[in-house]
Amino acid sequence: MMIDWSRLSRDYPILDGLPATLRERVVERSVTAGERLALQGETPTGMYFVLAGEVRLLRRSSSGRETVMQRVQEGFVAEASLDAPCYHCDLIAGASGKVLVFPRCDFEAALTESREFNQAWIVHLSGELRRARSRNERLACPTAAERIRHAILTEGDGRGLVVGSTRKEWAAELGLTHEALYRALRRLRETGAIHEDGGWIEWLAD
Amino acid sequence: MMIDWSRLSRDYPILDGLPATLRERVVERSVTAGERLALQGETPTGMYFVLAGEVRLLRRSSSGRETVMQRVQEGFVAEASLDAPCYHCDLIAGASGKVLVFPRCDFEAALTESREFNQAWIVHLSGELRRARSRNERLACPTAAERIRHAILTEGDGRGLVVGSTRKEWAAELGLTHEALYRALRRLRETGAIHEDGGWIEWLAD
DNA sequence: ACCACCGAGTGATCCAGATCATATGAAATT
DNA sequence: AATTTCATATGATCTGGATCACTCGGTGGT
Repeated sequence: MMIDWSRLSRDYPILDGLPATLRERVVERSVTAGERLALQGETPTGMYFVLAGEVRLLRRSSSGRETVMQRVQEGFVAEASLDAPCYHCDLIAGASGKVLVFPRCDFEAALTESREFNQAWIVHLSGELRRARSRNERLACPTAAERIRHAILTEGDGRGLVVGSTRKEWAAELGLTHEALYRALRRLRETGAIHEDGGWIEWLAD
Repeated sequence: MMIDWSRLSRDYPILDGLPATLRERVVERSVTAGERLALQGETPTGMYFVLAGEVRLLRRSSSGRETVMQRVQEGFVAEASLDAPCYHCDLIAGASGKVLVFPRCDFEAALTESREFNQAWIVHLSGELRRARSRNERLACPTAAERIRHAILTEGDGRGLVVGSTRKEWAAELGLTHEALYRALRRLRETGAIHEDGGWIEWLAD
């Protein structure tokens, strides 16, 4: 089955600059919910690009805690693994779908050979870094309401955002229990600070 | 005054691959504690490398909260600003010292011209991204003790770490009030979970 | 069609951390 | 030398979130 590069290039500028040599080496793969693409400690052999479904980058600490470090419905996952001798996290499919797998050595070769691709990758990494730092800021907020406000205002378009996951998963991402999230959302709704409509949440007051 | 490139290259591999053209354009600058190197919203004009003292990347939210996103005693600060139209954070000197300023356009040019430097920059960005994600994980820990444990085990060498800042600043970095940190540290000390010796903190029990 | 599972949502209780207050000693400023 | 400032440290109190417990409704599997 052929990969629709024209659509992908349109939606993902970074794939537009993909060298032809790398494009030839990529393989499409189906993943089923719960499937483990990679485990903590393994040597990365490829770079994954999620086309459909969901892939999560999650870390299991020795104390048993599980933290989702990244959750991707479309785009690259575990970008920083490229320069790591082994995965620091597990790569788990959260929902069935499709991924592109770029062989690691070909990906690295493409980065050294193509200026354009290289540039695009730096921009991509920088963006991810900003996003991760933004999430740090969010998690440093002491109250649930502040974390919710931060999420709405810094993700999304400034007015509101579409939460692309279940409330329960969103709660974990915000470093809250689901109960705390439900209650905080209700309080904010009742005081008129937010407006909820399905997955869409808008920040009104301040 | 001349810059001691041989020492810098030894200590910072990334500077080793620095193209000569960029090396010629860099300027050394003294900063005094509290000095603002850049403010949120400004267009980045240079990339900063801290030689001595401390520079902080901090974000002021509209609610008045201040969060330190990055704290650098030696190394690059605000790496992700290179690909941003404007700073998302302030750059403030936390302690007097010296910084190298690489003019933005020259830095960008060097990245496109030098493969070696480019590669090193990608490695650097990936490392920062992993560090930021690790901090995400830490801040998602619900208790002070768990955050402390995480910090000790993931920063530092695995047994312990040297906290390179005041307790108060460390508390903020851990998303805690300083009171909560002092109390948690005392509890851990009294139960024999950690051993403190000045700036050195070691994790003993589990 | 049935059952098991899971997310949504709420109540009750408890505890950890935020907040406020205050003391002390060291360092920086005058 | 005197004064201000700030980090360290601890106590008292309060509150927000964790935890436990439960209901309800949808959905996927058998």
